[in-house]
Amino acid sequence: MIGMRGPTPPVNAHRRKRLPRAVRSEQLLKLADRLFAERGFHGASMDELASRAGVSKPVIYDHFGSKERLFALCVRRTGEALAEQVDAEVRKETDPRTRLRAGSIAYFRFLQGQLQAWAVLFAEEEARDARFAAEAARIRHRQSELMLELMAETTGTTPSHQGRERLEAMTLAVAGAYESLSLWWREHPEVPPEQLADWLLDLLWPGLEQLMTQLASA
Amino acid sequence: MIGMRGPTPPVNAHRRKRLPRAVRSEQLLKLADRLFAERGFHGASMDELASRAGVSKPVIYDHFGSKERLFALCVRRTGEALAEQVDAEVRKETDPRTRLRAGSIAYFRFLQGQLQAWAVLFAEEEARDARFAAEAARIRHRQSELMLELMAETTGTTPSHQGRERLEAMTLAVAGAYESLSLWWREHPEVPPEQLADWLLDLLWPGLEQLMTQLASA
Amino acid sequence: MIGMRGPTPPVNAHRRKRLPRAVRSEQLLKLADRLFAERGFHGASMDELASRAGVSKPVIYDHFGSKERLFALCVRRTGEALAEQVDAEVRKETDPRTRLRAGSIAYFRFLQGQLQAWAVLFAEEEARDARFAAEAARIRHRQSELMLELMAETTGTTPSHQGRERLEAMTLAVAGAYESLSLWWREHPEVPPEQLADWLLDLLWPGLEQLMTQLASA
Amino acid sequence: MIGMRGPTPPVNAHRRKRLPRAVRSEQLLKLADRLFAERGFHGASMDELASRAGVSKPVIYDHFGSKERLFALCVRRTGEALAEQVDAEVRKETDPRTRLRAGSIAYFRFLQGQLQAWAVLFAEEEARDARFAAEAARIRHRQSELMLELMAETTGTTPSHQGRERLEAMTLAVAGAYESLSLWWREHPEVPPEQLADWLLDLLWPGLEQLMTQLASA
DNA sequence: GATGAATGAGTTTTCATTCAT
DNA sequence: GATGAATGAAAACTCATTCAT
Repeated sequence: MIGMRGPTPPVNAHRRKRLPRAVRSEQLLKLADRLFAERGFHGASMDELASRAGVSKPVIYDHFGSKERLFALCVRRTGEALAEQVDAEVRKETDPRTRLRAGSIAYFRFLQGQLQAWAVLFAEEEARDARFAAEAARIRHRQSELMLELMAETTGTTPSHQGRERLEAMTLAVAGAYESLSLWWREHPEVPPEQLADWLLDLLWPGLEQLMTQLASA
Repeated sequence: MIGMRGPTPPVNAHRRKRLPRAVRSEQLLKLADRLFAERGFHGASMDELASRAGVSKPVIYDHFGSKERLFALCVRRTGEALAEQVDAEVRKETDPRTRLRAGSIAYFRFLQGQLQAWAVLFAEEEARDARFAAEAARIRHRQSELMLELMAETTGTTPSHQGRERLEAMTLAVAGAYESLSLWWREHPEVPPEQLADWLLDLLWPGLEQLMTQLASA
Repeated sequence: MIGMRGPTPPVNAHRRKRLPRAVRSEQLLKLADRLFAERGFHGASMDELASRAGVSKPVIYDHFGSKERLFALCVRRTGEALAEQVDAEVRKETDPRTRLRAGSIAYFRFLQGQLQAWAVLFAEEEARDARFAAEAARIRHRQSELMLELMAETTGTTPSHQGRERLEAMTLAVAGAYESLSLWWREHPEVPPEQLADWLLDLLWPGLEQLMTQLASA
Repeated sequence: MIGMRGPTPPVNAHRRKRLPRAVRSEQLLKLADRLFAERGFHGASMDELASRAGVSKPVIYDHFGSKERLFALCVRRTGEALAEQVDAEVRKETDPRTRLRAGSIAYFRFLQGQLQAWAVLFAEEEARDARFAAEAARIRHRQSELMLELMAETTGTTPSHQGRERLEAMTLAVAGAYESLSLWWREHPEVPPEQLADWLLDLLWPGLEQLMTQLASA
């Protein structure tokens, strides 16, 4: 008789809302996005998420299994949304420089619209936890690959093995420049996305163009 | 067999030296640097630091007051060492491009020599905790300022207010490119610092040079 | 990919049969037997049982009321099946020693055929939870009573009160020997039931026979 | 600043007792013995142990690492104490039957003196958790080995391989008889240890003696 | 000047059980 | 007659931090 966990009849039965699973999932993901953005992975607690969502913790665990998986999901979702948006805009153009510009604008517009998620991605929070590393790297690499692809399309060549290594390094460096500029942007929100894009293009395009030429002829 | 952390008979009890305060501080800071680098801020525990140092925790608290302050100290120290080294090398040159190259090489050499500390600075770990943000930003800004200074010296002009804003943004973007490339480097340690420096110069110099010209004439 | 227990579209939704209550009960009991045997009382979860049975948890609660009652039912059923089988074989014989031998063989054969249930009965798992004690004792006592009965039949006498106490203790001891040997058997499954029976008879019969004589004459 | 764990100055500073590590360990072990005996492994909570001991949980974790290890320690300690006591008494005698009797009495006396611990060993509680299996088996096997040893000494022979297998099985069966009788004893505490020992000897000795003869001559 | 012993407050996670549909 | 959604309670374990010696 000892140690039985008792029935514990629900107390606030009056305000319990029953949402369809998918809807609840979506709601939780959005709230989690925001919470992680605010507090970082370690600072965020499942308790707080539950209370913000107005549900009990088991609901969350039923949906996502663990804090870590929830976090990974948030990050991946955001990363993918970003990539899609950038990709879509890029595909609309043909001229290399114009494409990069379009992509850049899309990038900053996305951040603008998703302030919270943005933080999750690569803000100053502990977003770069070991567990997050994989996802963060995914995103950066995705951007990097997108650029590589564009370059290949543009130059119509595939770089040599050696050139490939350099190219990878450079595109990652470029991705880093974008991230870092994003952080600066947070404190200068009055600057429009187009401005940021143009600045970066002026900074990076000369070098990139030359790089493409070099590698194409190599 | 019974105790978890053992009856704690300090292993080197026989040779436990009563170190002068400054020496002990230095020893602790070095160990902390390493520990944070290995485990990240959250992963590192004061218990482990104490045991690695062979002292009891109160000693650490006596020296640094709190984990957070200890962490901040570590980060700041490393950042300053980096800046100093870069600065020193830069000052040896006069030609702008050569200066940037010298600074870049110094930067990567520093990282190479301080693998651990490097991680503390901006690696994939949770180094970017909210609490760390300030320090991380400090470092980036310091780099950025160094660049601004160089540019000013080089062009012999002070940019307009507007130009100043853009310049700041750009130098931060550049700093981001360096950081990001550093992460890539971790997986390609065979690439020599000079190579990295040259790659980055090829990528960034054209844009930077143009930028300087523009702003100088503005 | 999102949900932990999936959107729970019952896999065999197409063929979910509305089973008559008794059939469903039986099905659930069998699955529960197996589950408890595999995981022990604490390790088994109602969730898993429900999912193995392809029904929702309320169905189970409707049938059995609580985990505890379900467990008790499982144990009792197995215990009764065992007793019946042993009893049946014993009744086929007349000579005391032969009867014991027949019962013993039946006992081990039952275990052999019900590996899972056996574990539920008195294996090394947590089967002996406080809540289980009653049932476990029931089984042991049932065996013990069976033996007492046999002895009475055999000697044709009813022992004195004092003798009765001793007899009870002894038959329980014997039951313990059987259980313990069963555990050993798990690691030596190649030994046939008859062998086990003979070994035990050689060990116990001399003492038992003498005991019967003593008590009969007392 | 968010998420700091704050100092939390001790509240009941007035009644905090500081015990030397070894003393605290011993105290905790004793309380744990009792608690596990009362509630079983699953039923016992570290919280309750802590509150019974008048310390906070971290103290316990500092000493034993985990609930499981604490449990294992309790069980092993008790098992070893039992074995020692039995062994000591046995060694005082030379005649085989007398030795067994002496050991049996020691066995029941130990149980009598350690009611709590006894339950931990093999009572009806969930003592036979998978995690406990190893320890329980250890104890039973230790008893079994002790018997084997005695028999070898007595008969002056080493049984054949085949005989060895049978012997092992039989000694385990005997151990089971002891355990089971112990449980019965709980409800008949008025019966003296000597009585129990004599009953068991009458039951088992004839078979055991014969077994020894057989195996010795084999 | 340093230590061993201790603590309060949280954290993630799991489960039996039940309501609303 | 059955289900999906939800819950309250608690359990094990960790950590930065500090007092008493």
